[in-house]
Amino acid sequence: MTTVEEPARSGGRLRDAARTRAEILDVATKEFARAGYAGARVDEIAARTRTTKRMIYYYFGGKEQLFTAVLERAYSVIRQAEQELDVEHLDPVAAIRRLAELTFDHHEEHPDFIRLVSIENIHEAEHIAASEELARIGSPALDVISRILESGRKSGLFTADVDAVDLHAMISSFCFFRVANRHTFGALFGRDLVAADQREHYRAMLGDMVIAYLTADRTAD
Amino acid sequence: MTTVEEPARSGGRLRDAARTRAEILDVATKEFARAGYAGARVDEIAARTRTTKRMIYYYFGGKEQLFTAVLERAYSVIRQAEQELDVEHLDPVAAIRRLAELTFDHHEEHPDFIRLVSIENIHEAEHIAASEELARIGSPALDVISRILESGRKSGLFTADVDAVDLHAMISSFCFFRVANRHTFGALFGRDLVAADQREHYRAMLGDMVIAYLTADRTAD
DNA sequence: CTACTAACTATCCAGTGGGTTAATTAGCCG
DNA sequence: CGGCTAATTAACCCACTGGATAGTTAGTAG
Repeated sequence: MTTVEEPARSGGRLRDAARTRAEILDVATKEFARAGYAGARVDEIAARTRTTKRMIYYYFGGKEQLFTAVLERAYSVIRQAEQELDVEHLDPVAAIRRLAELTFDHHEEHPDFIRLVSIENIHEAEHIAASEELARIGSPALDVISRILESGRKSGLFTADVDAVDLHAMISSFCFFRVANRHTFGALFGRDLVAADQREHYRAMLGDMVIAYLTADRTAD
Repeated sequence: MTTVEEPARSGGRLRDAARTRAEILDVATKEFARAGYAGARVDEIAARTRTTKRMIYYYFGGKEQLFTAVLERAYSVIRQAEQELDVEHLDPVAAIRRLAELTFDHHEEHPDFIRLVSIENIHEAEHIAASEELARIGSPALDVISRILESGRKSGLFTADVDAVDLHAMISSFCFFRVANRHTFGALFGRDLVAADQREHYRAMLGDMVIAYLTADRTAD
């Protein structure tokens, strides 16, 4: 996320389209994540920017397209992180655990992204569907998972019959729920799923779960 | 106005406070689940009801309290379902699998409830926190899980060191994600997590995952 | 039957919110 | 330096929205 925090136009040009655009996106990301799509206010986004509301319409066209642009940028960040995955030099068990941990870390570090995804699901992914950019790209992580799974299955370590997409769903669900539902879960069960001192506990739990699933002894069935 | 416009208020009296209240809650549940808290319109809720907008303020006080009432009723439904859990006559492994499957089924059958929970998390569970009713009650399922875990650990079948709350989180995360994130997941990865012909696949996957985690051979660590 | 109250209807209102019109200026190119 | 355009600003618009006011009627207790 290319955060713009220039101290009030000092140094740079007064009129910088790229900077203005980026600043609007930064503020809009926070505002949409905070209040939801309908709850976010274009006026409020403009007010927190060094520009005016008219600029939002000038650059993005409207609230809907602004939200789509926010989503596109948010997804591009995780796509990029996934492209830097480097776990294939490890043995399959260690590689999967490492991958799960990286997913875990990424979710923890980007709560705004998780909120945006929740919001987009409330709207039935209509903005993703309308975005060529988002509809096109898949997930680099899937290729990595595929290769690890294949190698693990070949060596006889992995017994589970899953494909990369399903395993990705399994890993994501745990990471996503922990961050996305921490408020209702905390309020109802009195346990903070993202408490700092429980971080390692849940990180290990995720890895244990995925490895146990993949390597379970299925001859006993 | 003698011309009858309505099918004359099914059955009962014309003025029925309980029926009117319930009808408002029904419609409000759908509307909030559909559009989010800020996106839902009090006018729209009223219009879909046989009563008027004024009645919403008469019975609930305002939009915020209406949403809280919607949440309270939604949670009371799952609380009730959990109270009917009857799995403790099974052996621990079968009991946990059955419990996971019931959770799986409940999530699938109540997509509106899942949406409301997502929405409430966007608002950081402020309505739950403000509701005595919701803050008070826990989850009957937790007691059931506790007892199964204890019996499974005593008999040496379960090796994992988890408590009921964490196991509940693990099971819920899979079930919740599958329903809540089906739109973005489907749009990005081209896989419908709630496709009817994949239902048994994911149901089994959940059970396998939880059992594998609980019974994994931990001597090899 | 009467009177009283809970249940209900009709209508209005002030603030808000997404979007727009039109005028202004910085920066660059020749 | 003059002129052109992208970037920017200020002010306005009006449909909508949560909420409020005030008046009306069904049901019932006595």
